[in-house]
Amino acid sequence: MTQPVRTAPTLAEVAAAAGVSRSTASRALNDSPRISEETKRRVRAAAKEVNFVPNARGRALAVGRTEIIAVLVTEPLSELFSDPTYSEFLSGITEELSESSYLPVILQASSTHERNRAREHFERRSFDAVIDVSPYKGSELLEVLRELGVPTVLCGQLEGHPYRDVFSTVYSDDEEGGHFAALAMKDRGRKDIVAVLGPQDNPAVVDRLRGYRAVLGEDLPDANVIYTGWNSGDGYQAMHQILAREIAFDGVLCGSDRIAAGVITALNEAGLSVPADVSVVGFDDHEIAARCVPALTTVRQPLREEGHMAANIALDMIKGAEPTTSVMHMQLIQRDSL
Amino acid sequence: MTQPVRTAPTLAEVAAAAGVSRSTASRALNDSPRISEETKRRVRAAAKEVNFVPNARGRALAVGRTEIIAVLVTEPLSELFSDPTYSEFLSGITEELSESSYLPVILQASSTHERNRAREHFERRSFDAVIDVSPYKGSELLEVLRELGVPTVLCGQLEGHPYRDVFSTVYSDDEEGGHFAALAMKDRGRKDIVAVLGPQDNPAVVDRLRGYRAVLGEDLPDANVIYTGWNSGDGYQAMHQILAREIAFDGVLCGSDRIAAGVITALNEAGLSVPADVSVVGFDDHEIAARCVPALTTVRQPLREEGHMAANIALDMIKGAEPTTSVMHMQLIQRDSL
DNA sequence: GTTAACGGTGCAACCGGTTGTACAACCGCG
DNA sequence: CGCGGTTGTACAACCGGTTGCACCGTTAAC
Repeated sequence: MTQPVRTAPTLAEVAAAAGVSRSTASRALNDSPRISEETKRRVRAAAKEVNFVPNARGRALAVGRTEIIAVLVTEPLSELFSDPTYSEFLSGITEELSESSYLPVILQASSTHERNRAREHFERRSFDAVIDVSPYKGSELLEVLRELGVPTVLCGQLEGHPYRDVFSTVYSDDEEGGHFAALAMKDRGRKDIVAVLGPQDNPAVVDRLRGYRAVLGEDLPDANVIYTGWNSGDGYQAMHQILAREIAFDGVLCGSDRIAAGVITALNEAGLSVPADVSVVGFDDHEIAARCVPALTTVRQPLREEGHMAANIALDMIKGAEPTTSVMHMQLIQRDSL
Repeated sequence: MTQPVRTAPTLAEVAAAAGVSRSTASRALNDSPRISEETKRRVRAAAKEVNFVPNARGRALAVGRTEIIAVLVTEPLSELFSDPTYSEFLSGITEELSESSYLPVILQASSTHERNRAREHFERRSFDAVIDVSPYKGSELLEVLRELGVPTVLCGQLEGHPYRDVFSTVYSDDEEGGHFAALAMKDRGRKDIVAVLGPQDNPAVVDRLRGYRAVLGEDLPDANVIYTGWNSGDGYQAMHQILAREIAFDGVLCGSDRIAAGVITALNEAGLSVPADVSVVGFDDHEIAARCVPALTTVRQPLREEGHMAANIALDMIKGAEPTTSVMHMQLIQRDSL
């Protein structure tokens, strides 16, 4: 025989054990000022006695909150987590929520089927708030969320979207990051710069390039800008292409630290020394940056903090706060590759 | 002004609009046989009219289910998802649950703090079932789940644990996998085998080795068994150690496809040809296996199917099914490295 | 023509909490 | 002694659904 399932004690049992009414028991456990210390003690003792834990379902219905926050992601799981950028951001969210009683739920929305499921859950009011990790313009889900009035936080700058006064936004200032990287090159006296960036249609890439350009102008000619993927293999390959062109350059701005790692490998193979012959600056400040040889100078994006911020804004909005926009600041991490 | 938040329509409104009672409306929408077709039509029309979607909180309380299943993981998120083994298994779970109305929630339990949070959620009955992705003996959380009587599925063989008649178990038959790999070597006429496995304390590793041994006996001497990590770098390094010993061998059994990839690289660098000089067999059948040169013969572990199975068992247990144990079968994938 | 059977519907209770409000007991004060 | 004010508690309604059971009007059987 399997062990008989003890049915969980309810508030009524606690109240009976303490010799008070349900309402008094509830107030005592929630530390209401209207209850005397003596009664609170009795009720708490009774609760401990029968091992009472308030049932999530009953509570959710009564207070009108599920205490669950959905984290909406567009990428398939595997991509999402193989990209350390996301995984750190998500950790930030989880970390912050674990300080509260809220539970984060990862909600995928890459296929139509998944989006429909997500929509259903929104309509059922399964979540108190939504954090959209990679919002894009024209997303039908955002439209649904707006109509339903679900507190929503967008992570990433969505230029000129129609939700500015309904949703909150959190993003890192990529243009500023570009500034920092480019200024570092300039200060070092580098004049012929190459940029190996991520995908051309990525908004962060566009903003970073704008930052580079604002500082470097013609020291970073159009022809020297290469768009590729985010991985070291992409950086390696891109660098080989550059080298094959036999143009003169003394600095490489990279779209990610992994790209930079590939770039450095390619440069070394070509007999060029970093930083003596060529300066390299990465982006993100992931683990890999410090482990590169030479250790990589890079731009740190406060991803974990961004996650904290997104979570906190969501919690505030649940409490009724107005939507806000907050910009996280980049920081140059000086190491040896410059 | 932000758009006023429409408060969601309730069942009462639908009932009023259709001119029936709440109970009739509820039954009509749940397609109860006790309601006439005509009434069902009217109620459905009314529901569509006011855009009614049953509220998750109310429903949860009434039916005694949250329709949420927790996926308990011990590893930190980043590790979890960088390991393709896990991410495919998780996809299997998600995929299967998305066919139902259940929502999977990833619940981390690596730190003490996280375990306490998890425990709290269990006690509040936030979840209808739990799928433990990497159960270990003596886990206090398993003890809590047993006491609470929460339907639980363990993924992985937990030898002689005390929960056999309370929890369900799903696992792949690693010993059988070892058999298959070893038999392939034997059939090919290989007699001096080396094994490069994962960590020595990993139960899967132990079982696979037992499978190898049962077939190969002294053709796989103790001295030829190397325990290492799961990555290609580990395989590469281990193979170098073997080569340095200058022992004779004509086959390498690998604990993962990534290990195998590293092994092949090392062999090639040493001037040995695969499969002409040395046969190599991997494990897992990940993407990388087919892309190896030569394409890797490997043992396929049905991870996605295992996820499906775990999810289905969880759903069955919620409906009251008895705990079961189910074993997934391995399969040899013949390619060119043997 | 009475009655049993049955299909269809509504009343009311219930799930397990929270909370507005009424009320009782007690205090000090005039 | 009667009054208003405070303090502590209980009653009952509520959150938004589901469900046991009673009841109604038919129809069919005797």
